[in-house]
Amino acid sequence: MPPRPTIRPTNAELAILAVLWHRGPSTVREVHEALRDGRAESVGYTTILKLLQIMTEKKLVKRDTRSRTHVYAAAVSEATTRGHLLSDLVQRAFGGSSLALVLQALSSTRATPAELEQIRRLLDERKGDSR
Amino acid sequence: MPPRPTIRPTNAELAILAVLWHRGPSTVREVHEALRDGRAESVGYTTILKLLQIMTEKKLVKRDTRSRTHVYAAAVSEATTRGHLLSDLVQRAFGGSSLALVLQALSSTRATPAELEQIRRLLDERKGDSR
DNA sequence: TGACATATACGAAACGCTTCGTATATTCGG
DNA sequence: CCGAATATACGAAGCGTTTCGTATATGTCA
Repeated sequence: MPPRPTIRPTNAELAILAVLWHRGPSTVREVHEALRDGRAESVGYTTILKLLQIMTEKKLVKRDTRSRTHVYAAAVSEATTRGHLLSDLVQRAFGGSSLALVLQALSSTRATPAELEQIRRLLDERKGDSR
Repeated sequence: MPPRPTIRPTNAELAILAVLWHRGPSTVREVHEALRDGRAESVGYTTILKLLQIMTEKKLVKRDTRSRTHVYAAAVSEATTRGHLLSDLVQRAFGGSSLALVLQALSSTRATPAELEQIRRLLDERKGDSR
């Protein structure tokens, strides 16, 4: 089967996916309330519903319709989604060079020593794999 | 003076900026031809013109109208633009954690040993700065 | 000079995203 | 059983992006 075209959720979709990743399968109401918490301005209930319906068509989420109140679950993982968004940005703005992106991210970020150490550890792991 | 709102060029705008960053100040025709090279499908001349006009309004480019044939130059640097796009993505998809982005980029990328070494060097430089 | 090439300006269509109002169906409390 | 509450479905407006057609001005050359 052909691999799915690049997963590139829009802004609103990402916000919803974040909720689903964090909470697990949720109803429209639950997503709506989760998004309302914190934000002063939030969108209407039917907006979330509509978005989830569209996301179902796009296969970004799966819908369980067994009960009247449908339950939605993320159909794409956080890691692969982040990977797709990242490689998309690499293509669009970094001339295809992931290295350039990493360097830019490192140089414009305020990382704590602990974080830098964590990166260093990852680097060590990858030291040997040529693949 | 208040800092400009986040610079977040669209796709087409980025392609044009890439040309201006690479070529330096250019006419519409030059940008158009630069974009045509390589790509099988390309857009019309007036499309580029229109985009450059819009980009002028947005202050993404500066326009020199002294001669009849206007000359456009990037008004935003490649580095700061990349920085803005990056921090935007960090906010939208990585919960605000640049570290998470870097880790993801490192783990899903095929970096050569030389590249890994380059990253390591940058890490060393940043080792000491508490700022 | 007159016709042609080349410039910019501008309006508007097409598309995707986001938002919401409204219609309709179902459940539940009394 | 009936009305209020709660669900989903759906159409459509508003906005930004991208695309182009067409109008108009200007320069060029035979």
